[in-house]
Parts: sequence; structure tokens; C-alpha cells
Amino acid sequence: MRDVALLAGVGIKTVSRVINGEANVSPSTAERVRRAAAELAYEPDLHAGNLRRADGRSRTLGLLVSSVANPFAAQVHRAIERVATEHGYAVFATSLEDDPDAELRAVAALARRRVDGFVVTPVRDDQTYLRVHVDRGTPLVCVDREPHGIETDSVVTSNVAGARDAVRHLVSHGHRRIAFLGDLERIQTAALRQQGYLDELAAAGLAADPALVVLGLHDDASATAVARRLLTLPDPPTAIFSSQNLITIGTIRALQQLGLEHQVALVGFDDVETSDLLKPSVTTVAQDPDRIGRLAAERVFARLDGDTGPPRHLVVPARLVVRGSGEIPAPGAGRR
Amino acid sequence: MRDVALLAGVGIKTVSRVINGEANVSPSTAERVRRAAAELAYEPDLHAGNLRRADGRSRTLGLLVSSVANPFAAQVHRAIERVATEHGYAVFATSLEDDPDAELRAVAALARRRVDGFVVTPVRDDQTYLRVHVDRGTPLVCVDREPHGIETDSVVTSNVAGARDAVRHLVSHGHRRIAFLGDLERIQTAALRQQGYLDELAAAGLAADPALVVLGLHDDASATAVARRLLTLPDPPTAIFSSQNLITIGTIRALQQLGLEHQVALVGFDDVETSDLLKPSVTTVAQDPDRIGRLAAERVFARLDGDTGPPRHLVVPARLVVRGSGEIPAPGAGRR
DNA sequence: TTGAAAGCGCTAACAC
DNA sequence: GTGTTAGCGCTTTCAA
Repeated sequence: MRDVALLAGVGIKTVSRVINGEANVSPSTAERVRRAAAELAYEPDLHAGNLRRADGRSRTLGLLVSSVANPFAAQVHRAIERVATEHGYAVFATSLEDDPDAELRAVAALARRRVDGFVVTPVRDDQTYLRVHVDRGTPLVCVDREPHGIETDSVVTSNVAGARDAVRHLVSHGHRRIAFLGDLERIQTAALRQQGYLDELAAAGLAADPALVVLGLHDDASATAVARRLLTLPDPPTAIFSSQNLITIGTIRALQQLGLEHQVALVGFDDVETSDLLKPSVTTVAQDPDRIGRLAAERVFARLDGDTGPPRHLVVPARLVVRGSGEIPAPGAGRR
Repeated sequence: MRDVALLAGVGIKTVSRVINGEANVSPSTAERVRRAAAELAYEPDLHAGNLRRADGRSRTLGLLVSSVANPFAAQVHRAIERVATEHGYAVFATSLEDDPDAELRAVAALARRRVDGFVVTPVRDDQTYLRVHVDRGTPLVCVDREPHGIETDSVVTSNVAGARDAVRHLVSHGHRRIAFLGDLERIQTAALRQQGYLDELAAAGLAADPALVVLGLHDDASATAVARRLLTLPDPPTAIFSSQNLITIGTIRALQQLGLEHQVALVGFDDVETSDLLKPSVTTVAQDPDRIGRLAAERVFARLDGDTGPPRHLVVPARLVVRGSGEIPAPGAGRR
């Protein structure tokens, strides 16, 4: 900046004024400064400025997700980035891989970089530690999962309702023995989807068979193994509700291996990229990551703009996408 | 930091020493400082420190990709993040959506935030403007595409060789009329894959039929339309080489619509998530985004560690994954 | 309309 | 071992 001032033959403050588009600079002076800056390829140091700047904003957001490579998280990320860019903000994204300690480390690393806001997918079972940051004026919005120990804005999918929709859909096609393949129980969304499954079975007056409920699945291989086991039971399920992407893929593989993909109905939570190319095409309860990300980012900026209202808990509905696999009728469930 | 010093009853410099793990602090003093810091939930301001610190490192990397939501880019991103985290670095990722101006804006925004290194997927047809940053000591590594107008480290897929492998594979199954469905010509990887296609046809002594080469495809819908047209030609191709993910998906849809998925061979460049669940399963030339990202990040850190050797151009081989669709023989090409 | 001086939170250099 | 002083690149305050 000094060099630019020197080259333009003005004071350092005048350069600052031009850079920040402040008033009270004669057009000719401004032009001279801009030329000097261009010649030296000068880029102002945002951090140095922030040190003294009244608002002290780093124009940076911190995002914590399961993994930036996870398709759902990546779409949430993209939506947040879009809103952030409109506001002149850059986004730090960090992958937690469901590691509770990584959550702590990531928040600290971002706090040291003085992000203006956090968008967090909680992993730990207690987010109380985040209160300090909120109290210091760094807004926090939780996405995908509700936080524990802190009241803050959140944006989540309608997990229970979505799961109920899936099960109701299967019931309406005559199914009475519907299996549930769930993720690790400690993952909130997994628990909620299981709850929706149980709720809807109860509402339909159906007894849940514990033998058809398997939890703790986290990848497609384990899902394939479990689905194969269930499908070769003496009294196998006639339909399966798989609660997550990879589990759905694993389940399809099992169905194909057993040649049952046109006999046993399947509804998966979370959309699969090429659902419609499969045979049968996969009926899913699709989430709306774009909307989730957008709403979360908008909440952060609303808080940064001074919104001090009570925490808002936004629920983005999941949508049943009918494609074929979920409409396979139960055996002997023709019209009656 | 002053507050911590006050609370611990020490000078400000002692706090600095403890925070940075410098020597010459008595264990008891250090402990007192750490306690004070914990009590105040003090997080040092990384940027303020950098202002004076000798190395002036922000411990931050800037990444420019097509879109953080693109599966290939997201995996590259994750790999870079992994290496970055090991080094105590955070990553800014920016989506360019193939917009040349976005590239310029993103680089400026990251320069103002004083990133220590750039990993860039070039979009513009001239990267000369990046030279200033490299000269100022900010290493630059290009990924996926080679830059123009600047000599710098790069990590790319073996596009030509991969495309040749795909075509050779189809030729070995008796195909003589092989269509090529390509992305926008201005995208470097698209052009290279086309070149590989042409090279291999020539090497096999086959004439390329211009009617079977379609470029300028960028989404699955247009690919479906074009594939349908080609497949209903009087003298249709017996095999298709699709040069990119979405084009492969669009082509599969066309094949399914025409009921030709078991008659016409298909090899796609770029892996599709659920390739193996489709019928037939899709033979692809898979890239290795994890390796690309890791190598790129390692190059950045090597430069930051003082490597001043000549630019390195790393090529990560694409690998033919045989799954079924590419092994469909040409009609009448049985044993002979 | 412009610039000089002070200070943001921290580290470097040099005392003690 | 520890503290003091100066200064990083910028914005604020205030005087000209």
C-alpha cells in the first residue's frame, strides 16, 4: 500500500480511500491511485485491514460437514457457497468423517482464522462448547442434525415424516413385512428415520418384527450382507426401507444377487445419482440439499445483519420420488 | 492476549511463547498461562500474528474447481484437504462453473486473503495473470487441465492414453463403427479425449466417420438426444465411447429407451457411482481423483518447503474398468 | 479533499 | 526465564 501511495504520489490514506470506495477523493486522484495499484498488481491485505476495521469482518464462513466428498454434503456446500459469494464471502469447508475430536479441532482452527460464522453438522453429543463463539458474536447454524446443549438456528430434513411417507407408500402396496436397514444409531438422522418407520407401522396397525430391523450399517458392503441374510430368512420381508444412500446401494446389490429385484419392494432414503437408470428404477425419499444449504447460509447472514430473534428451526421436507422399486406389490396383495 | 497475560500475571510475550510452544518458559508459568487461556476461551488471532511473523504464512490454501458439488472435483477436494490438514492448513474451495471471469474474481479474493498456495483447474485460455502471485512466492499447481501462458506444476489424468484404451478395447471386440460423444470443445480434457479416440482409430487402421463424432455436449439431456439420433441412423454405430460422466448417463438412457443396451457396446470416460448396479454394468475408464488431489497438494507443500526445481508435470493414469457394457461384441464379429 | 499519527493483536529483536 | 519496544499493513481519528 505504501508503494502504491508512493507511485501515485499521494498519502497512504488516500490509497485506502480509493481501495474501499470511500467518498471525498477527487476523480483524478482516484484514477492515479487505481493505475498505480494495477501496475504493482496490488491486492489489499484483508486480514491486516480487519485488525483495525470497525466491523472486523473476515468475510469468511466456516463449514463443517461429514465429508466434502459426500454427494449430499457437497451439494449443501455448493448452495452455501453460492449465497456466500453473493455477499463477498469465502468458505472454509472441513470434513469431519464423523470424528467427534475432528469437530473440536476444526472449530478451533476456524476460530483462529476468525471466521464470521459457522455452519456445522454436529458430530459430538454436546455442542455446549460452541456457546463461547456465539456469545462473542459468531453466528452458528446447524445443518442436517440438531445440536445438543445449545439453542441456535438449524436447518434439517423432515426425517421422521420422510420415513413415514416411505413406509406408508409400501404399506399402500400391500406390504406387511417391511424391513428397516439403518445407519449407526448414534447418528441422529438414522435414529429419526427409524422412529418414522416405527411410527408409521404403528399407525398402520402393523407389529414391527424386531428380526426385520437392523441398525449399525454404515457402508454398502455391510448392507449387502445384511440384506442377503434377511431375504433368505424363512419368513423374509416383502419390502425393504433403506435409510441412507450407501445402504440403498448395498441393498440393491443383494437383491440383484438373489434375483429378487423385481419381487421385493424397495424405498431408499436419500437420492441415488442414477436411480432412474436402474432396473427397476429406485423409488426414493429425496432430500433437498440445495435448499438446506441456501437456508442455512441465509440464516448466518441474517444473524450477521443483526437479526437477534429467537433461534429458528427450519425443516426442509423430503419428497417421495416414485420410480418403480417401491411400487412392487406384496405377493398375493392383488386387488381385494 | 493481553487479558490472558493479565489473568496469568505474566507479560504478553510470555503468553505468545506458550501459545507458540517456544522454549524458555518455566513449566509452572506455562501451566498458569494455559489455564488462563482456557478460562477465557482464548483463541489466538492467526492473521494478526502473521502480520509480524517471519514466514507470514496464513496456513491456508485456495482451491478452484468446476464445482464443489461435482463428484470428481469433490473427491479431488477431499484429497487435498487431507494433506492440508496434516500440515495444519485450511482450504478455501471455490466453484467456477466454467466461468472465465469467476476464475479471475476467485484468485483476487483468495490473494486478498493471503492464501499460501493455489490449486487451480484452469478455465480461461490464458493463465499469465497468475505469474505475479507465483513471483511473489505463492506456489501454483494446476489440476485436471494444463495452464496456458505460465510454466508451473500440474497434475492431470492421462486423457489421451485413457481414451485410446477405451477405443482399443472396443476395437478388440470387433467394433469398426465407434461413435464419440464429447463435451464442449473448449474444455481441454474433452479435446484430449477426442484426440485419443482419433489416434487409436488411426492406429487400428480405421477411418473415422465424421457423422459418428458429436461434440459440444455438456449435460445428460443433450447426450440422450444425440445418442438417440445416432442409434437410429441408417448405418448406426455398434459401439459408443462417451467422454464424460453426464454424457455416459445420457447415453445409457438413450440405449435403454431404444432397448439397445445389450446390443450396442458402451465405454464411458469417468466412473459413474453405481456403474456396477446397472444392466449391463458400465465399463468405464476411471480417473483417480484421490491421487490427483493428493499429488497436487504435495506439490504445493513441496514448493512451500523450498523446492525450486523445474515445474513438474504429473500424469495420473486412467484405468479401464471392465464391467460388461464394453464387452458387447460387434454384430457378426463372433470368432473368425 | 488530503494526510499524519495512533493503534488493531500479534511476533521479532533485544534487553534484563 | 521474562518483559519491553517496535512494527507488520491496514483503518480510524482528527487536524489541516
